[in-house]
Order: sequence, then structure tokens, then C-alpha cells
Amino acid sequence: MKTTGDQFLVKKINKSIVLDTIRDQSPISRAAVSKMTGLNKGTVSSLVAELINNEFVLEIGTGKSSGGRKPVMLLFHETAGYAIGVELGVAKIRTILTNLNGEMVEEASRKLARTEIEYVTQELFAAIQSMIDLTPPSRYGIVGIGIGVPGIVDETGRILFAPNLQWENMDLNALISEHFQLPVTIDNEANAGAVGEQQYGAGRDAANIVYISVSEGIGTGIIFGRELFRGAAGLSGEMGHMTIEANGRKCRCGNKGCWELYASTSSHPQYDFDTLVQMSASGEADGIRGFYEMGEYLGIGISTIINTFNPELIIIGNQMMRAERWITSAIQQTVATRSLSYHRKHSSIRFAQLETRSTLLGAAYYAISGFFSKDRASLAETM
Amino acid sequence: MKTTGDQFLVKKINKSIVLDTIRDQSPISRAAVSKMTGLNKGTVSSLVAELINNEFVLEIGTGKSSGGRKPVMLLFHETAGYAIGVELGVAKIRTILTNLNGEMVEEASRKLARTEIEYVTQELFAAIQSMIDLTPPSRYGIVGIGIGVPGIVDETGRILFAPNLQWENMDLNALISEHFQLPVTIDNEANAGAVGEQQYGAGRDAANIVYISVSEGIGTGIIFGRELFRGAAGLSGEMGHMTIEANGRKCRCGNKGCWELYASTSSHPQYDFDTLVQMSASGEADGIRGFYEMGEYLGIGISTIINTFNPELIIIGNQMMRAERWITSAIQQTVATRSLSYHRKHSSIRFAQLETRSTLLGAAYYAISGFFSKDRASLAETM
DNA sequence: TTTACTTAGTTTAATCAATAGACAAACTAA
DNA sequence: TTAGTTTGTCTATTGATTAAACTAAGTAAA
Repeated sequence: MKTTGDQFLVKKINKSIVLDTIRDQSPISRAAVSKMTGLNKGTVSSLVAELINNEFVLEIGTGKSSGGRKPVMLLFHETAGYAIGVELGVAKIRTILTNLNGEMVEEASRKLARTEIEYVTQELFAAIQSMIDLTPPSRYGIVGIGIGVPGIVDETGRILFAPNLQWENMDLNALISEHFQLPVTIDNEANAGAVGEQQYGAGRDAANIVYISVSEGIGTGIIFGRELFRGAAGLSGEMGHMTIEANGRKCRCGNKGCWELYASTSSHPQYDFDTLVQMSASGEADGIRGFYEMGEYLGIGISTIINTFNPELIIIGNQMMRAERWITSAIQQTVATRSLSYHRKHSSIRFAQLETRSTLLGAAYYAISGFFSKDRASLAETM
Repeated sequence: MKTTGDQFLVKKINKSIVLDTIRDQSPISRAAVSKMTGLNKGTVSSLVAELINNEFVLEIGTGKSSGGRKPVMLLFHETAGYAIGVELGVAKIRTILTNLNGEMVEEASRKLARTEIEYVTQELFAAIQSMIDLTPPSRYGIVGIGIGVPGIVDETGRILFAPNLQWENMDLNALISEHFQLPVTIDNEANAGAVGEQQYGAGRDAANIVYISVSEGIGTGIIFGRELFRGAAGLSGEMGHMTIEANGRKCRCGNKGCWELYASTSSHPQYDFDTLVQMSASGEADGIRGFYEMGEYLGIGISTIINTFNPELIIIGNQMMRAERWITSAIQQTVATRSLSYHRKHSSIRFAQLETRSTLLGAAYYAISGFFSKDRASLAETM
């Protein structure tokens, strides 16, 4: 059943437009919000009054006059609540605490000695609890927890398969949300990274982004029309397993010639990634050649992505960023020869701006956006 | 500037929900519409009254009582207007006339002797005019023209590049819409085919579809969340040029090892497509083997599509449909070994249900949906 | 035939959100 | 001092939905 329209829907739409405008443009006056949104001045006044009442917006005194009465400047109240972002890796758990603007206020990391579920969940509980303990007092407190994991996650937050952790079919979402009694969002590490870069990093102005997380495997997060794409079952974006050599090496996924066998950090036949970085940094030809070849293969996959999606922006993130200066030209050259010219003109390639925090900040954003997009029933309570 | 909410928006939303419900479920009573949509009985009554007034809906007498007053059954008035769908091919122009339900009422085809722009546009004008001449009288007449073309089209309907017609950068939309003074939508043939199958064919219940148009090249139309995906500049879906052999044959697009070099109807090194069909039909091993290999390569690309998009449905259309019985098992087997099991479970592969009319019906649907989704300003005039 | 009960559809009064426009407040500039 | 401008609030109006009453028109059982 489609949601029908009524006045509550109208108010919800307009209230979130006003709040978004204030958040993006603050400090801003009521009059300016009215002009920008096209909403009537009176409407803006009344919605702002409610937002102030709920502490989502603050007045911070008058601004400069432009020939008439001085405007009262409004600010998004970024510390009315906090969000927790978690990145569950194979060897460590990283956590951050952000305000409602996605600005980091605390950060921590703890090593994981093993990968058994019981041990890891205990460590997760402890890591999250320590962030909660560090949270300053605020109106809404912790508004939610977002978690990025290295594996396939369905739409409900169940981890279907995490090869590196050797987990299968595990309902992490239920576990965490029951323990902390807070809203929890769990997603693939690449999806979270894509969202992080889109909200706070290299993709802030782009509507269509493909984020490529390159480490031991290759994961992708696809954003269309400013929204993360999820396939039929919430799965998607496993482009690391697209075929680029029809009769290439065998992959553990069952396929042959998968992209990640040729372009991930573990794809070099001889040296591991750390060694390659060291060699290249000290100018050794073998290292530089190794990265050049990886860059070419990355370019092959990126060309397919450009022809398929024609995204405004392709962002390369995760471990492979450390090789930026040795792979960039190989990628660019390969893409220049292999992608369709009409598409290439509209696509550019960049490296992640948030460096190693794309996933963490994206995870925190899941919690923040979940808080602000609650459905009508729960909105009525808080807003 | 985001569209803000007001009561006109609410009415527009609800009116289109009511109309959609009647169209999908007709014949249906007002009471049933109210139950299905959750809208108040009075609201439904008043919206239906307006729809009847505008001849979008008809009353067709009473239905069966279920223990009380007999319901008045409502019907979507499918002949209140007509749409024209056009498929511009290399050797011919095909045209159909449909009612507002996308049901074909006229069909025609005319051969193209040459591909020069002047000649082809004259033929297009004549082909469309002959459909207009055949249109029965109705309240709204021809509501629009949709055209599917073999090439890259931008969001405004400008043909950027049509290799088979040898056209470049041509504003076909302006040409046609000025000549007939009607709304015109122009899109790539594969996108139109995807929309056709989604609305009227194999994909009617699916939200996420990838339509693969396989003829001399391979084009794809991607539908997410019941909406056609368009990339940054309205371009997208040129998956025929994804790399499946990193060092494969040279393609005219500049890339090497493009999918369409191995899996299109023109990909056999020795025989042309018609010959292969004939050979296979008469049981010749060479023909059957040829199709088996094509099926394998199709399967390779489809596996990548499954891993990338995890669509509910993959639809194979256009010329390659004629080889359905010889390629199906090769495709299925290849996909079974090459795609990720978690994704494969949620994806199924079918052939186009509208046969050779996917593109034509999709093009007509562009015109119909354009008519029903006019913006508020023009809606006020007609509705 | 009568009576009780159902279902369909309309009408009416109430609610509520946005809007236009009047108005007050506070400022600039001549 | 005065005229004009900008900001923000207040008020009456509009219009869409809704709940609930009401009318219409049937079924079913005593």
C-alpha cells in the first residue's frame, strides 16, 4: 500500500526541508530560509519555532542588516545528540563518536585477537560502551549506532556471509540493538564508505557516485540520485567479482577471472602490499611496475563501471589509497582508452577524502539519518 | 529547490494513487478503492467524481452484492486518449498506436532505404502521421509520442551518437515535437525495451530489472525501484562494452574484449545469425555449438550483472530471442557456476514476453506516463 | 412479509497546514 | 527627521482529508 497524502505528510516534508536548509546553510535567517525554499514566511516561522522547541535549531543573535531590520540567525544544533560509527575489521574494531553534523568528537580502536563470534561480540559491546561512556550530556543522547562489516549483509542487518571473519548467517543487528536498546544499522563496509564520502567527503556535490573499496578484496558502494542502491534482497555491489578475464584465475567465489584477483591489494603474485609500498617508496622498479599493473587492471574495471553507470564521480578508497601516487596515471590512461568517450566526459575519478574514515563516518551517518527520518508515528513523539 | 508540500501536492498524490488503483484492479468499486488505499471513503468519492468528469474513469453499472448494497463498478477509461510508440531501426521504422493501457490498436512498419538524416526524418514524419490518421476520436487524442533509437541519447532527447545510422549530435526531440506539436520522449532502444517489459511484459511484478537487448550489439536497460536508471548525463547502461577479456579482441569503441564482441548476434566468427538459426533448427552441430558458446559468454556478462545489481529479474530481449532454445541451458549453467550464490538465489533469468515489441510498447509507455505525470501547473488545466 | 443486519456511497462538520497579505519591529540612508 | 527596506508575526482564508452521521440498496432468516 502506497503512503497516501495528508497534512501530516505535508508538514513532515516541509519541516525536513526547513531543517535541511538550516543545516546546510547555517547560520541563516528565517527570511532567507523562506526565499530559498519557496515556503511562506509564516510557515517557516512556525516550523522553526517547533524545531527550536525540540532543540534541533538554535538562535544565535542577530546578523548584519542589508538595509532593514536585522535578521535573527539560526544554527543547526549539532550537539543535540550523538551518533556512534563502528568499523568491524578482521584484526580490529574501530569506533567513533560524532555529533549530528557527522563531526568526530571521539575515536578509538581495539585489536581483535581472534574471530570467533562470542569473543568478537563481547569486544564490540565493550568498544561501543566505551563510546557511550564518553558521550557528553545532550537532549537526545545517542541517537543510534551504525556498523560497517566486511561481508554480505541483507536489508535487515543480518550478516549472510563474512569470509574473512568466517561468519555465516548471523543476526548482528538484533544482538547489538537488544543489548543497547538503541537503533542499529548494519551494512557492508563499502556501502558505508560510499555514504561517508557522499555526505562528508569527496562526493558532497554529486548525485551519482560509485565508491570502490580496494583492500584484500574489492567492494563497491553505488549511490544513485543521492541514494544508496540496494538490490533485490538488499544485497548488491559485489563488483569485485565481475569477470574481466573470461578464462582467468579461479576465484574462491566459484567464478573465473574476477576483478579483485587482478586489482586488489593482495593481487600481486610475488610481494605483499606493505612490501610493494615500501619498495615503491624507495624507488624500486619492481614495486612501481607492480602498482602500474594493478592500476591498469583497476582501470579496466573502472571503465566498465563508467560505461554501465556513467556516474559523476568514482571514488577509490580503503587500503589502496596508500598507493595513490603510483597507480593514478595507470588508471587514468587505461580509462582514457577503454571507456566510451561520451560517458568518460561526465565521470571523474578521485581518491577518498576521508582517508581511512569513510566507512566509520558513513556508519555514523546511518544512525543520524535514521534518527531524522523516523516515521510519522515516532516523529509525533519527538517532533 | 526541493518541491515543498501543500494541499495541492497531497491531492495530486492521492488522485494518482486512486487512478493507479482503478487502472490496476478494474473493475473495482469506490469502497474497495478506499479499503485498498486506506483513503477515507469520502475522499475516494470526491476524487473519483473528478476523474469521471475528466473521462479518465468510467462507471459500468453495478457489481455483485456481498450482503449489502450493490457496488458501482469503476473502469479505467483506456480509450480516453492514445499514444504512439516508434522504434527507429537501421533498416526500418516500426510504429504502434496504443490506448492508455498500453494495448496495441494499430501497427505498421516501413523500410528504410538509406540512413541520411533528411530522408529518415521525412519517413519518420510520414510514419507517425499515418498513425495519427488512424487514431479514433477521443477526449484527449494523441497524448504523446515515444521513440526508441539505436544509440546514445541524453536526457533531453538529443541523439549523441548512433553508430549504425552514422548520426551524431542530433536533436531529434525538437524536430519531432515541433512538427507535430506534441510531447515527445526519446530514449535508447534498450531503455525503452526495459520499460516495456516492466510495464506490460515479463517484469510486471518486479522492482529491480535488468533488460538485455541482444542484437548486433548489446544494450542494457536498468530499472531500480520501478524506475529507469539514468546516469549522470542521462546516459547509462552501455554494458555491451564491459570488459570480459582484458586482452581480447579490439572493439570499435576503443576498448578491448567487450562483452558484445563475444555474445551478440554478430559475434560468431564464421556464420551470420540467420544462418546459425537455420543450421540449429535443422539440427546441425556447428550451429548448436555456436549458440552454446554465445550462451556461455552471455552467462559471463549476466553473472557480473547479478553480482553487481542483484536484480530480481534479468530479461533477455531483441534478436537473440530467436535462439532461446539453444542458448538457455548454456546461460543457466554458466550463471550457476559464476555468480555469487547469495545473489543468484534472488535473481531469475527470462526472455522478453513482448517478443519484438518490448521497445515499441516501452516507447508508447513513455508517452502515457508523461501524460499522467504532468506537473501541477498543467495538471490544473486538464485535471 | 417483516425485521435485522450489511455494504456502498454521500454529506456534513471539524481539523489542520499552507498561504496571502496586513502589520509591527527594527534597521539604513538621505 | 523622514522615507524606504527588511525581518518576522499575526490573521483570515483556502482547501484537502477525515470521522461520523446518514441515505440507499441490498441479503437473510424468522
